[in-house]
Amino acid sequence: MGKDKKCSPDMEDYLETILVLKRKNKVARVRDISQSMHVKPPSVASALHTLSRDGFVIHESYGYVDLTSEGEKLAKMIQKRHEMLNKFLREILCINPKTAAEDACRMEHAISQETSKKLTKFLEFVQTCPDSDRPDWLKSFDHYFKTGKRLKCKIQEMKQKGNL
Amino acid sequence: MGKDKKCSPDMEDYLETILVLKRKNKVARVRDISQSMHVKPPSVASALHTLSRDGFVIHESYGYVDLTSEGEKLAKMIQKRHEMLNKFLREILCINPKTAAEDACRMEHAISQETSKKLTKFLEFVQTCPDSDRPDWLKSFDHYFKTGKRLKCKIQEMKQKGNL
DNA sequence: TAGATATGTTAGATTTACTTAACAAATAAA
DNA sequence: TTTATTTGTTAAGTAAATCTAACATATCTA
Repeated sequence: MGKDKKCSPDMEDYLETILVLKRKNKVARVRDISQSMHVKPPSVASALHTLSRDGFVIHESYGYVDLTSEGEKLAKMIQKRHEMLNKFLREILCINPKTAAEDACRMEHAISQETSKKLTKFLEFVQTCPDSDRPDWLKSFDHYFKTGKRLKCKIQEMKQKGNL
Repeated sequence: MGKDKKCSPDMEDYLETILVLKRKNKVARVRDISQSMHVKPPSVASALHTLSRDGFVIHESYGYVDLTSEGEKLAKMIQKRHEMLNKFLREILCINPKTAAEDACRMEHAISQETSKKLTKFLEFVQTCPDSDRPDWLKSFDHYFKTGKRLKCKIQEMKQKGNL
């Protein structure tokens, strides 16, 4: 029972950023964190103090920033949620990419594990749909959203005709 | 162009609570707000000061709390989102009610207007589904979530058999 | 109507996250 | 290898949102 440590949404954002920077640049530095998060370097310093105190990052003065295993675990979870929500918003709901990115960024701190898992599976369910890129029922929703009107689906038609 | 005023998530929660209390009790009082939000009365006083200053509530010392039209507009929007998200989580994703309520409470401050509208329509689309309480594709997802396996849907079967 | 109880307010402190300004260390360039 | 530039830190202050303690007002009840 690895009593998963927690931190504030703000600190979660720092962890996620550090993870992303490490992936992109091999290392994470204060200045890069500062720039990607649009905060000033002292804010980063302060956050790193907190995160270090709470066992999420390792940071020696003037050195690179690294994640502890706890920190990495949390960061990866947040990052996965971020990706998943982004996909859900763009690919299922067809939200415009900019808005989807912004929403995902906030939603990632708002949802429970249970909801996260369900949405992940839902996305997987849609994406592994065999009959086409976008399943018929989603196309049907697209039409409903645009026109407010329901298309009768094939099955219903056939039920009416007595073929099923 | 009524340049919709905004406020922080915390203040949004106060507005929503005031709206709900007014509906339930006809009036909203500091003590009731305090109790439903699980904060102490001085926190409410402080919040009311801010909300009053920013034109969202009207509050005379020792009197009832009321919403301005701006405040009511915002409160109603938040409340609708809350309800919608709650329904979405419970009825589409089958999240357990307690978790759904908690998630909705946080998500209502995280989503854009665009996402809110899309989700609302999506819910409406599912709920006005004519063929059953829960459309076939959602039942199919339920099965996928439980077993990890896809059921072939009727249409596919027929396509294979050459009936469509 | 006077005292007791419930409700509301103010003052002051704490926490979190941010800022600017001043300084320190590290790196790059002359 | 000195100087200049970039990067990082510390100090001090601001703004939300919360709390406790002390006080004020309102309402209920004897």
